[in-house]
Amino acid sequence: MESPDKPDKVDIPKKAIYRLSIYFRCLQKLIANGVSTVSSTTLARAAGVKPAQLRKDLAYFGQFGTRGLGYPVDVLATMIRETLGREHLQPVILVGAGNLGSALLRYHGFEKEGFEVVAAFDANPESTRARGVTIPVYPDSDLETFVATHSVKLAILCVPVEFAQAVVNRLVAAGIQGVLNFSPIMLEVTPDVTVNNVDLALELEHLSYFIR
Amino acid sequence: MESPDKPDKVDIPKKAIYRLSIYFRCLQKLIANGVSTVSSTTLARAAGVKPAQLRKDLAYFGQFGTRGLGYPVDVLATMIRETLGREHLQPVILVGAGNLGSALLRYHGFEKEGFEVVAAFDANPESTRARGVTIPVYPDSDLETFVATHSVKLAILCVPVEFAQAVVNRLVAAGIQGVLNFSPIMLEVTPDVTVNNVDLALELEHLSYFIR
DNA sequence: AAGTGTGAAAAGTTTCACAGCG
DNA sequence: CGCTGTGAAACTTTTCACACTT
Repeated sequence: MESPDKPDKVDIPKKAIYRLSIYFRCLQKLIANGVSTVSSTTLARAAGVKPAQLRKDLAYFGQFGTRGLGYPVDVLATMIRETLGREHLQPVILVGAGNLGSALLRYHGFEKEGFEVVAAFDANPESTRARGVTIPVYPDSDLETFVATHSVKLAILCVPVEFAQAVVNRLVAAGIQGVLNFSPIMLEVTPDVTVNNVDLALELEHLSYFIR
Repeated sequence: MESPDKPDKVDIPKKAIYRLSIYFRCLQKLIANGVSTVSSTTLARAAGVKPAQLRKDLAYFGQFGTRGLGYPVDVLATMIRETLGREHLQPVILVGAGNLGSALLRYHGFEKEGFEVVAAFDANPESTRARGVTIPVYPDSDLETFVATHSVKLAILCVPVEFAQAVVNRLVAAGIQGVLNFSPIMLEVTPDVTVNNVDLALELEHLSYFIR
């Protein structure tokens, strides 16, 4: 179960990585407000976590704070940006421009956070062209060539569940390293590829348990 | 940190509840295929978990299996449906029909899984009416009355981040008990309300860390 | 023989509490 | 004195391994 090839950034809890993104957002807000120093207590409250957890999370990556004072906002923001690999604009492709896929294409929430959805692919590209989608939609046979020539590493997968595994296999073969999967299925990929599942119906169902 | 008012279904890991939904999907597929019995090994593989975990998860709710044989598919499906409170169609409202909100309204993925999006609310209902949305969109001032008269308990929240906390306060006051929140903010709610965050940009950012 | 149910061990994560620095 | 950095404790969740049932 080891990955001897990957010089693993080990020992860092996966959940801490998620929280890093949250901290980053809070820091951007602080920067916008001209705040230059922040204590773990303040930043933790903004992020919705406990101060000790914030300090521990940051400590995984080095020492950034000044005792008695707090953290310099800019240093922390830079550290997180570098850690998350967000120094440069990341190109992303979207595969499957059906209901949800084309919905996400019209929604430009990814762009706002520094990701560029550079192209979409669909078995039937014409069907979406009409409906107000401005990002180019190509036939899905062009996928491999595009990924290779544009060295895209991230893909958003919105194809119907029955095609999801087949499509992800093609994506992985083409060189995609991270997949944001909206299909309700556990995709099987090689260990060097990361899959993140977003299952909207499942989230609702989960809520359903907690209401009485 | 206790909630003495809530006769808590305690001791059951939250993550186990998520997995219950996954198991349920797999069971539905088995039912469709006419399979009547399934072993923990088989079902676990379909769900992408380890057999021992599946057995432990099911054991939180009772004993359903027959040793040497496996689990009866129908009994298990019924148990999960009841546990998740999915015996009846759940009405859901969507608040904030902007880019993402109207995208989700056109996407009918929730309906397929047994949730009915009965209405949407927006500060500017007309703007969405045009764009192929069939679910009725009302002015957001009608929210309280609608929730009360239709006894809706679940809401999907897609308003811009700066309004999210204010809107969720209104929702909670109106009687909403579960919120699927798409705004990148940690909402503060009373402990009897459950909030589930879906943060699409954060998921992409998280992937970004794992690609080299 | 096949496969569940489960206590106990292991692994992973969060919280505490306090020493130590500025 | 205030606030970070961190080892150790507490807690949660997963995995193991095997007794037990059909």
